[in-house]
Amino acid sequence: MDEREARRAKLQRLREKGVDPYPHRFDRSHTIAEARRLGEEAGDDAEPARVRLAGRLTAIRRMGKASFAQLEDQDAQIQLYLTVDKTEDFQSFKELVDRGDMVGVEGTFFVTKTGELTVQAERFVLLAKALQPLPEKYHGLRDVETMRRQRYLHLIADSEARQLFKKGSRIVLLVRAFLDQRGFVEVRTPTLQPIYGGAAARPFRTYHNELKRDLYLRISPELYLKRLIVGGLDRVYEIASVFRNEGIDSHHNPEFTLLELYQSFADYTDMMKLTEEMVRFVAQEVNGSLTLPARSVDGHEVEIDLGPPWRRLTYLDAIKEYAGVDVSTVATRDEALAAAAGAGLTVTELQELTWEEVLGRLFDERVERRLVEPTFIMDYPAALCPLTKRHRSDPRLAERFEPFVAGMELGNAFSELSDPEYQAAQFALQRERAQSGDEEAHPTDDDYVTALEYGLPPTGGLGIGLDRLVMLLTGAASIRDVILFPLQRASGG
RNA sequence: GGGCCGGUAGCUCAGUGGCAGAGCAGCGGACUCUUAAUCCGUCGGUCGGGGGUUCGAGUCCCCCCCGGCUCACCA
Repeated sequence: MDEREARRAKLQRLREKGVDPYPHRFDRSHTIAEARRLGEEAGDDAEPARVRLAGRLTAIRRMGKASFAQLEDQDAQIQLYLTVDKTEDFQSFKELVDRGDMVGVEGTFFVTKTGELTVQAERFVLLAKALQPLPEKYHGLRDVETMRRQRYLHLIADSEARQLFKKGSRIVLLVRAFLDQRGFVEVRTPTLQPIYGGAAARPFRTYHNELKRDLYLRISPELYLKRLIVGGLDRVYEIASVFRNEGIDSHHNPEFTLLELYQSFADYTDMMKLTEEMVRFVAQEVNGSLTLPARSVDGHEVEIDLGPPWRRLTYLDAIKEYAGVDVSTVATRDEALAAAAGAGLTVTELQELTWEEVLGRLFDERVERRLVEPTFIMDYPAALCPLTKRHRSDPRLAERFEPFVAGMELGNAFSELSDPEYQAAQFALQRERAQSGDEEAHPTDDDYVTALEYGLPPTGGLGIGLDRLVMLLTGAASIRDVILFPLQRASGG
């Protein structure tokens, strides 16, 4: 008999007996973790404590007139003992309850002769009859595709997965606590935007029927948050779901969670300090440690120290150090191409790129993955940074930095461009790039320029990819391991 | 998009041209201290989909779908 049919038949028999297999509530007295503490403290001598527990049955070991079972809730599990002479309606348990069912039990503690804390169940109640069989009890669920498509099944079958996602939640909570301590105000800005902006990315497009207009899912909350700084909110942040219409790989999901914060009267050096301190605080609280195991580019196990200060390295010095190309002397596209060839890149593929793009390729190919120790790469070519102030001592550069840890880009920050006329000129340049086919050029936002005309104070801005921060602090190898429901293709077959 | 690897029972996996298998789960039976319970018996298949080669295809060939890794693209 097919297992699903067997479970449906049991469900039918339960209903015929007048049992509600999907009741409305259950009063539990303790979580299983609390109950374990209670039972362990009580010892043998005390009056046995009575508990009412609820969870899922993850294993049942049936004997003729007695059964052991494992009851598991979010954080812990405990053994149950049911017997024909002490458990009410033992026969129903024996015949109609399956592994995977949600149940509530009431009983008292005892310790088995092998020393395991166990609840002698006097009563049990079905809380939800499971009609689907569970993954194999010993090997669990191994199929990565099923884990992601049916995350509920992954969470049922793997308590470590539950703990990992709880840890991700706690990391976000700690980020909020850190920013709250420093006077940042959490705000919500539009997800549906008439003009998208704040990053170089292609958007998802949608349509509002009543307004008869196109809207975009945001690629960033940046321009709205800076409007709030103009409005006099000194320190604001948003933990935003953002959407970028681009490829999927181990570090990119089309929908991800971006922390953006803006601090009045600050610049990018303040943002570096804030980044260091925020990561230090969160790591210490969530891991109890500032060190992380990681793998260097040549495959060695290394230990990363997240403690401040992080290394500070300019973009050009990074290329000099890791790619062996002194680009401070490279002023033209041809010289950049020659430098790239010298570093071993294939020049034919680079023919159509600008010199900034050639540098970018050099950086991506030769530098990024080697940035294992926490490092701020700072002072990017100005042409890549249309929302950033020029560098105070070198107009070819912009005051922008990106933090890298374990070869992974964690975010993006800058001294925010506040000159409205210069910003308008930057938008004009972006329009030219869009007309020449750059699908990631920033669209012009005239109202944003108007906001700047009212006066944006000196402002430091920081964006942190929270999914990547969670990856870093949990050791996850793929962003799809820290996003509960990552985007998947329609299942084939 | 390219390369490599994978998709076989509910789950975990064997099966490299000749009868589609094992363990777990399920079902029936025995069993009141088990914990990957044990013992006896038993059911269970669109071998990812389609086409081809062959007397014969899970296995070989072609196309397609899904996933993983990787390279490219992309912040």
